[in-house]
Amino acid sequence: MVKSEEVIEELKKIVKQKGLKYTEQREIVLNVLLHADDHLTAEEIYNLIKTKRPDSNIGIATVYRALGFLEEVNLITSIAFGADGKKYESNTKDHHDHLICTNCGKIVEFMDDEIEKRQDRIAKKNKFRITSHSMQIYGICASCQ
Amino acid sequence: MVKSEEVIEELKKIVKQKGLKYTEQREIVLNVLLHADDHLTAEEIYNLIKTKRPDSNIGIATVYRALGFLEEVNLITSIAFGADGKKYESNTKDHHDHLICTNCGKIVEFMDDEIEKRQDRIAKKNKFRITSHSMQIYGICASCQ
DNA sequence: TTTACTGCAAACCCTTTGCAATTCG
DNA sequence: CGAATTGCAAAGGGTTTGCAGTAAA
Repeated sequence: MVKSEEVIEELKKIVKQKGLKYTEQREIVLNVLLHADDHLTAEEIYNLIKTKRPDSNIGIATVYRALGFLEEVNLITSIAFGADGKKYESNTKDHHDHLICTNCGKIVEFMDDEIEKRQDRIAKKNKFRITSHSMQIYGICASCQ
Repeated sequence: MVKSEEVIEELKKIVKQKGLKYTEQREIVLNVLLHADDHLTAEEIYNLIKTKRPDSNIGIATVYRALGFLEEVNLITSIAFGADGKKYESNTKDHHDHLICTNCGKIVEFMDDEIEKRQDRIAKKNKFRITSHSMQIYGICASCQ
């Protein structure tokens, strides 16, 4: 687990390196995800910002643009499932996959070394240069059964 | 691999059992997927029907409704990735996961027993009643490297 | 000063819905 | 006949874009 400040620093570095501008809005969006212990949609992030920072007059379009940018530079990742559209999380956590309750939407993270190894092997066998993977197990969680 | 006619028969059975009506449109949509060797979006299916069956005056809404129905009764499945929205395939093939080329969009199917077993175990450990899973490995295929 | 970035609103795409007409049972 | 299904067009939801104004370098 990486510290929030370090990630913010990294954002500053990336922005500078690309000759872009550092703005409060991008920082706020990243910060929300750094402190969320859940996967959030663009709209949820927007609403959170509206609530927690009523002074910052951010627009939903800016949230989308920031999310796109942050995902592009790999500071955050997204998964898409169901009808909720994309859900984002910060990319500072260790790699993991997702168990998703199709009833209440709850997401549990997990990680299995053997599965990871086998994925690499499968990609190699098919002559794919693997860049990432995404694995979701869908089911009904204990409290929804 | 199951024969197309058998699946069509199954559709007839399901429809009758549910007290619904058997329509040519649902059959056409299912048939397109049974003969596709690729994963298709709703719009691709719609366009295919328009081309191959110019006489059938089907509407895009009907395609969506048919796809929803067919997925509900488990004759087809869908995966969502990238910006293309849901892609459908018939459910008569044996279970498999997907290797996806992020450059050309090519999809390679694979299956690994050990991964399947481990998924079941992980779900059990987290007290999830597993209903399905979806696993995609993203990378660059041989011909795109 | 220059250029990227922003907020707003309109546009956009894909999907769903309301409805009158149609078809199946 | 009665109910499910259809095609059409309009509505919907989520996301993107054009633009004039704003703010970072």
